[in-house]
Amino acid sequence: MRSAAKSSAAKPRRRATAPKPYHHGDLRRVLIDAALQLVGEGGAEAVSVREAARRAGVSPGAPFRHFPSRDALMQAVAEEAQRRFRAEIEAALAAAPGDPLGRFRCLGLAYLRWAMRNPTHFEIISSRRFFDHDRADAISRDNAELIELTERTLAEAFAAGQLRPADLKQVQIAGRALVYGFARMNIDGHFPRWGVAGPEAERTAEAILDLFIEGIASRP
Amino acid sequence: MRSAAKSSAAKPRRRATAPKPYHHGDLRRVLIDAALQLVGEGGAEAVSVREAARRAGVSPGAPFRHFPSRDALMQAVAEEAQRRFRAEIEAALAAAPGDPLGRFRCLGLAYLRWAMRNPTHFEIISSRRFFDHDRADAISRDNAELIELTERTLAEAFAAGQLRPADLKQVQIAGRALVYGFARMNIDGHFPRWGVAGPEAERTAEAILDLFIEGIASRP
DNA sequence: TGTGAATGTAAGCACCGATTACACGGATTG
DNA sequence: CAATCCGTGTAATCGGTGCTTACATTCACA
Repeated sequence: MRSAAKSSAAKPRRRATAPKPYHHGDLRRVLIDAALQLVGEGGAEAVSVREAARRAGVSPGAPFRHFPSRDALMQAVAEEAQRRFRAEIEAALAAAPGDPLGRFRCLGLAYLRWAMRNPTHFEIISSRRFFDHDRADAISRDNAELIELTERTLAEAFAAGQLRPADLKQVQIAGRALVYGFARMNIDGHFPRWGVAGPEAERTAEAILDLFIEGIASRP
Repeated sequence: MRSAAKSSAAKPRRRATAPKPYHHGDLRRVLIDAALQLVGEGGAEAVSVREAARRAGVSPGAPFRHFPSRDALMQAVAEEAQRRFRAEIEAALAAAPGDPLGRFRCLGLAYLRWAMRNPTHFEIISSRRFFDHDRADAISRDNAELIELTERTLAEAFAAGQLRPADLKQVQIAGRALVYGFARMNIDGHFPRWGVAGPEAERTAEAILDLFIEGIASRP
């Protein structure tokens, strides 16, 4: 089951002379990457500290020098995923100027697309189940900035007369629930007809986003 | 191959006393209830076969006479939860006649309320992660009937001229995504201001549902 | 250059899911 | 009534997991 593939030999190494440096170059980074890969392969449940250590070519106890617990590792993984998520959305939004409502649409589309193309990564940044509830952390911070971005865009759209009168806070929550729900349903297997990703899924995602936008837009 | 019945039997243990019945009355039922309780206490991850057996007052191996694996137990638990979910929604809908769009609103409200008041139960019926993907099972069947109910109600509303022209299939998916997303965000801790349940949460749920309905309703 | 701190190793604990061999006892049947 | 069979529970055990502790090695800085 476990294909050892003993001759990995592809490990990034700084030191050419030493065949096997006792100290790993950047074990923390490598562990996060291995865990990210595990998440991508089998979901969050598939991540085990031992397996991450195995892939990093290191003993089972080594990761605990960098992460006090499995949850801490998962949290670091989620922070990395959230960072990528936010970066991609902001990039999409920056590359798509235009009227505020159109920008809102781009925002939603980028959200949906990333979630559908990175389902397991979306899953771990979605659920707070994996983390200590005490720490709001970088995840909530990143998330808060995304929410703020959404609210700003909506406010601009309203100021431009593109929205019908409504409580913008509620519009923001409803929009968030819509895209979150669609992404999550997709991941959770509620649309058996298509896979988690694929043209039909993305077309439907676009359609329901447009339906929502038509619902909140001011009409002639 | 079965039973050598080798020696002269000679029962190693006499039946000195029978303080409690060897055979549990209905272990399967009791195990499902114990697991449901565990889900209610600490989420789906908190369910272990051993703990369920412990609470049923039975040895760690006993549950495997009724469920071939932990997943099978979880599936039975999810089926029970889904049964209750569907029953409550249908009851709420039956008790609330009126115009089709109003019935649609009742449907959504019952969905949201149940999800917010039984968050961990909603969680296990939401994610297909716990089950064999092969089996569509009673869960999908119940879910399909709920979807059908939604579609029927929407079609009635459209026939009554209460909806603006739109693809009803997309409206149904969007509506489902909205309530699913709100319920899931609530459970997943995206609304730190209020708890998973509570008056403010239910008020907000009602508000975004109304926002959505206004968006799809025909306007004068 | 020597030394302490950082980092990885090895061994082991408790818990878990799952399997297997066996013990019990109620229901069936002659 | 009595023998038996099989559904059901027990006990022991296996491999895997998170996590801790004691120890070994190497790096970085005085």
